[in-house]
Amino acid sequence: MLIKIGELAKRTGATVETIRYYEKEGLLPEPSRSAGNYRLYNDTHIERLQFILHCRTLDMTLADVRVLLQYWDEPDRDCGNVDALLDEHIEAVEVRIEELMQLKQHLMDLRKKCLSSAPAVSCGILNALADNSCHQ
Amino acid sequence: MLIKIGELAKRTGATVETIRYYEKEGLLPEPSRSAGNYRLYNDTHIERLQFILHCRTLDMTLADVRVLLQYWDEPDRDCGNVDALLDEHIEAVEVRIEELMQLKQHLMDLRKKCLSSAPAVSCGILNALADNSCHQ
DNA sequence: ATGAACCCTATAGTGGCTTTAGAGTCAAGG
DNA sequence: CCTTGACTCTAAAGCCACTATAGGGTTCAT
Repeated sequence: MLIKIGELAKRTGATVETIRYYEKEGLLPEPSRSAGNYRLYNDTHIERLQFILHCRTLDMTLADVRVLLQYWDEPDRDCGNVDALLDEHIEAVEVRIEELMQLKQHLMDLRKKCLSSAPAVSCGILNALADNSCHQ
Repeated sequence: MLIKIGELAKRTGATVETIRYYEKEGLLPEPSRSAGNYRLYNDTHIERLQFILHCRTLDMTLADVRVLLQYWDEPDRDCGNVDALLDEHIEAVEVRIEELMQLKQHLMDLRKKCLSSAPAVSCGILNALADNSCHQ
């Protein structure tokens, strides 16, 4: 059951360009080719691409994915580092959420300073942004 | 009170390279130069850079900052769009927080599947990532 | 034979910097 | 006066993870 790149894209939700990009980056192995030089993918390609995309929906970098794919390729290795990679990633996400929540609060405080249209010179938002005492 | 780029960097927390980048992008006006061709900044540069950096800590894009700087430069304009820009930005931050919280939950669910070292082939994390039924 | 839908490669562009290479400036110490 | 080291300069390339563009080839139905 060999499929062309468009079909692979449709089944996995990736774009054709992204699939070719992953191949160029060595994340996906080069598939066989048809007589007309079209890429022909089999089930292992589909699974591997799905694995990559799943990692990407979890916001992992391609470097992270590369590490995980090593385990995929060498199933006898001890998977201890997989835990560690995930732990680090969870912590990074937590930190980012914390940052964004503070950010949102700052933005909402700022937003309150301008309740109606006014010349920019007297706009509370612009003045607050300019005020270096409230910076940081 | 003219200062060189390194001093400006120290006072604002930006890097020297970022300052030169903002100048190239037209966010900071070209400063005067010393006899030895060093950039010499005055107080208006310091304030303007602080404004930009403050916007950046609020995760605004440079395009957003450019819009806000127009109001800075033309203080007589009605500031109604400043409100709108901020509202949009707050919503974008909210959406991102929501996404990241779901992401964190997914990652924590995944993390639970691997409690101890094991060969990768039987690692619950890797298997879960490979499982397309749990994808999306 | 023609057109539409698909596929190919190679290259450049995105944002917001960061890094590198190679050179010039300036003040202090020997 | 010379050297050293810290600082500065420009121009260009690199980073990430794609996305877009240009210019062409393949396949299949009509």
